[in-house]
Amino acid sequence: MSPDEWKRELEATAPELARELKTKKEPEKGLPELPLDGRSVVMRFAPNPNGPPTLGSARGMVVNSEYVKKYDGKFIIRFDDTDPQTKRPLLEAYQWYLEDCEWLGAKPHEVIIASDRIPLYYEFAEKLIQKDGAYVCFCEQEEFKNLKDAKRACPHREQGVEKNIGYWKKMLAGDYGEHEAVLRIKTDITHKDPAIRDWVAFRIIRTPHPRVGDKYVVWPLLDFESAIEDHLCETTHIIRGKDLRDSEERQKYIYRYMGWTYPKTLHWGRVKILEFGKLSTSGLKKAIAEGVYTGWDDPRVPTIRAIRRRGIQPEALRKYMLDLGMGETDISMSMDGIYAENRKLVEPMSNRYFFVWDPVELEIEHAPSVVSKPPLHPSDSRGVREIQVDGRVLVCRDDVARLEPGARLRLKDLYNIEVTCMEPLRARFIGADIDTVKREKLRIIHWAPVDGIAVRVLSPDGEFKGIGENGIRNELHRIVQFERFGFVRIDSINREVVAYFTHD
RNA sequence: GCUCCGAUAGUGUAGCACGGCCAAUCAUGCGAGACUCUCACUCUCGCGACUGGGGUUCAAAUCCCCAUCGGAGCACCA
Repeated sequence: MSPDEWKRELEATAPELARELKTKKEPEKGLPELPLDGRSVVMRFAPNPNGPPTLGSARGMVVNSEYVKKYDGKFIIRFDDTDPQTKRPLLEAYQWYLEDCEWLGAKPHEVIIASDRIPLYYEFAEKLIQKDGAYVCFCEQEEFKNLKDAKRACPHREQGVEKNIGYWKKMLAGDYGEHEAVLRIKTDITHKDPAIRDWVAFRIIRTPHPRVGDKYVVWPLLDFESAIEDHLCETTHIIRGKDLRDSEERQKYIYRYMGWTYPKTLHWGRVKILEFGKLSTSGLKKAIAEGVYTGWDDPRVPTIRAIRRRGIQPEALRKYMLDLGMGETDISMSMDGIYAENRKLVEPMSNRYFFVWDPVELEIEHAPSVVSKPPLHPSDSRGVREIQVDGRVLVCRDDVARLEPGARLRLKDLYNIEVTCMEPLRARFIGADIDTVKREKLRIIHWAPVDGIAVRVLSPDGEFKGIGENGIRNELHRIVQFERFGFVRIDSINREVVAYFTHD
């Protein structure tokens, strides 16, 4: 039977089903629904504050907080700062995370700092030992790995609850050095996935913690701390990178010992940003220390602080992050998408100005003394700029390169000229009417007054130096468009204007 | 080596749980044009994808198997 015949057959026997065939399934908008179990939604974003939030962090902030908004739940930011050594927290970063969250419209309802709650973790560790769900292990790393790979238990695994309690107390008392003892969670030493077998919950670190100093020498690892916190906070849904997929399986052993219910989990893939390549937090830290970048908000760096300084609007970033969805595939995203969103937001609000980079002076013979009055915005009538011109202006070297003697062109919003000499650059005035421009299809270039203000634009691709019109002085901290150049955010105005490039 | 996962246009995404509405959605990108005293914005038109091979079925992007490619974990990092 052909599909057509099949349809006719269905039409005859069950017309209501045939109708259903014709109605289009409407596509779901926005984030996919979360599986709910009647409890009110609690989600958390759990960064390690060992550097400022990056574009990658933005995804965690936006998506978690968006879900919480959607279900009217609770959003927690939790600082997983339990490693004073390898991933040492940066004291300022705690505040940076909070600032960037707020800026992104992802203000948390609660802030939890793991390093404040170490004694709490100790309590649960002891409970687990009592339940024979954890043991103190004295094996060397190599030694344990070999046993684990062979699915064999180490000698400490069955030493008994009493001994474990004793050893644990000694650990806490500081009786052991680093690497001498760890607390392991008893899972299944023959588990088919080697990543699950008797993992470490606590280790000894003598390096002082930036926040709490040398108060503790026994520090939990992520899986332990996270497992306990997610239960205490009544987290209902966890979104984590797929690199942490095994965490769920590991942590579930604790949940089983304690009789708790594990939150629902979702995973997403890695995000690579084309324009920034592979810049790790530690790599950036090093480059900044070496002076390659000026700081964590250098326009060449993929931190939220940096793109914020460049004038990216939080709504643009939010929308883009939401559009990325919840896929488990690795993503290589391009800043183009963010720029496109941003351009729509910024275009209507940005005043226009002339900025001439790499300027060349142009003298115009027989030019009248005039005041040019270009509009502040091309379509939205909000007034004009006023620029006095007396026969001399600055133009871009790029534009000059395309000229030759005899070339006729329009100086935008000023008048028409004909080039008479290239070096030095001279032209003669040939009128001011715009009709000539349209009729002859003259090239239109922008210009700047010779007494304009010095402008330096910092962009991901380097620096542009030139002269801009003086009206730019009124735009501190605002986003403007430099015509035929792009959008910039005016960062500071002193002897010169410093602008951060947003996008073109 | 052992364990997982994923694959739709250049990029991102919808569709896949329940096979026909899909010669496959939307956005961005790219190309052509209109508008414009900016290379911005807006508008019109166009380009461009179901990784491959088998199987099940009247019917497969959707279900099954194999292959390929990509990613992750097996840390006293997060």
